[in-house]
Amino acid sequence: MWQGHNNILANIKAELRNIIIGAIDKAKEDGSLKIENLPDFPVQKPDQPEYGDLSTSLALMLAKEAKMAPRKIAGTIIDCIDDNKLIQKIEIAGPGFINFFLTDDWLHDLLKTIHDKKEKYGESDVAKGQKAQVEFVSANPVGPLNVVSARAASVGDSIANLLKAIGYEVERESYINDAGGQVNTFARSLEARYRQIMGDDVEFPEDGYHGAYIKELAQELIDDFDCELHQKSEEERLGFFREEGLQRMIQGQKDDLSNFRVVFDVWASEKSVRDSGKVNHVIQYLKDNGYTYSWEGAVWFKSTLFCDDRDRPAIKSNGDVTYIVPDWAYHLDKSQRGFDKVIDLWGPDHHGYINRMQAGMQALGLSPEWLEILIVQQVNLLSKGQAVRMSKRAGQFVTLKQLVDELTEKVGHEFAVDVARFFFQMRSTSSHLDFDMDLAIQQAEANPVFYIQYAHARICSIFRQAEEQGIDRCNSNDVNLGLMSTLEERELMKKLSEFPDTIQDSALDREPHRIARYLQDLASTFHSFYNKCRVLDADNMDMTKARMFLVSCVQITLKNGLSLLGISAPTSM
RNA sequence: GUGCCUGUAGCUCAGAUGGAUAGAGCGUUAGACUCCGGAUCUAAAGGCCGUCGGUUCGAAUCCGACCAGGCAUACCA
Repeated sequence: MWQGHNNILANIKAELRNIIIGAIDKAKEDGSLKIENLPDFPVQKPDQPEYGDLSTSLALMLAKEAKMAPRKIAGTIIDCIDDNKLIQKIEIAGPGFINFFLTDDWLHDLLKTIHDKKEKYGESDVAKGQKAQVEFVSANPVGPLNVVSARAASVGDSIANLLKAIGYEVERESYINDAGGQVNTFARSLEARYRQIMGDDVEFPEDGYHGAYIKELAQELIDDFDCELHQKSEEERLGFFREEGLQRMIQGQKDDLSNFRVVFDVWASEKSVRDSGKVNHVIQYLKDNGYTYSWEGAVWFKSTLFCDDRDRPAIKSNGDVTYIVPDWAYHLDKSQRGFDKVIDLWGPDHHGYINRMQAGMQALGLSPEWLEILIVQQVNLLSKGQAVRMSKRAGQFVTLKQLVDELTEKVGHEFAVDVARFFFQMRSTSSHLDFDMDLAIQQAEANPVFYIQYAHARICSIFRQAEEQGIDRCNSNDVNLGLMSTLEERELMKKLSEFPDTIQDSALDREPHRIARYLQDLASTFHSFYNKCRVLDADNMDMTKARMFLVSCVQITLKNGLSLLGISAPTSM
């Protein structure tokens, strides 16, 4: 089974399921229930505490086959359940739900487990021994990273964290599109700005990159390489701008990302893929296997043989390969590096390329499941309520750096990154996102991340107070957890128990926003508890110790969850 | 035209495998602790879950057809 031994909730569900199956068998034997086979039935947390700790709709599912009323089936099942230490009380409710009220032992086991596991609480070994790679923020290096990349960076980094938490060995990689026509356009744009700064009356190329950053970069290069630039021919200079300019843009992207707490293990380069001969190898392989044909001066790949709705050009009529070919070569290289699973995060504008990518992978002999391509949905740029078409060419965009800088002015650098990352990770990756810089800054202080962080800081504060009063933290042997029986205390413990499942679901579905959601829930449950139950009470040291134990488990879980999202857990705010 | 994403409270969004009275934040209204941090808590108001069919004991969830918004759409990357 995939439940780790530290997933108490999963264990308790499995145990309850076995008890129910045992009861069904017994009912079948004595003839009180007539069914052939047992369907896969849910054992889940009901949405109201008064419906118990766990619940099943099994009786409803069996009604048809057993030809009995669901409530009657429920009664039959309950009659066949032997006394056991797990269950305190069972009720039949509504149309035939069986609601289980459990004794609190499992909640106490849970707290001890959290306390033991500390920063490992929530992790599992579902994917133990497997290697995964996450490729994200694969942007053109001809401009600074924008807010679209900021979203991708947040999401990709967290997906990598989540995969690691379920046992994968994970590598983060970014692919630089430092080859192809755009790179020449970039160089020509720099050259034009260079000459303009030098006083030449040259026109800026219409298809060039109009953003102000090109002008700044040209000036920077003039400052650093003035004399050398003069001596070069125009052709030499273009080559220089291409090399040096790209290097600086790429370095800028790396700096922006590391400021955003996103660090890649590998930066792969399209140019080196092209230079390596792997591209020719791929073309040759496709030709040799009869996957290509010539038509109208171009070489076409028969992607319709696989999963595409039309064939795709692989070599243009001018002799250059289309951009997909180095991408195939690049992914073939990934497979040779021994990854069991490769996940690519793409923007929605590349959606149409998924099929031809996968078709190529299949032609190259890779299984369709090996490469998983996720679309991180679009970010619509808004300015003063009006949609702005983002365009690198036109210089119309908001950069990652701008976002972090402006948030830093408002809330400081540490919180700026927290606010931005949470902002992007609150929503599912499939939802379209309207981004308004002014609004984002204005609402920075209202960001829900502070609600979560406040819960953590509050707990830290309790422990500071305790220390001042000379109350020690204690281990599980000296504490009577059974003292905690109020609704708020039990709800808080139950919420803590959901963390491992949340990580697993979130990781397997590649949806980090569920962690964000969970943390808001947990913080909310904690704040309610805090307002109802006083932790430090000099007149009741046993209760104080029990609640301190609980609260430290909340602290651990909050911190682990925030860390998955790349967000800090401040001890004070 | 075709493919994909989206449509849930005034706004921004959650609702895995179908389950009980569809949730949260913001906003609105009314309240709370002379005591652990008020960046908190409690409560109220607010809904044809885009529309119409289908499957099911049961549908926001699955299927089909529509409607609306967005993105992509054969040799840019």
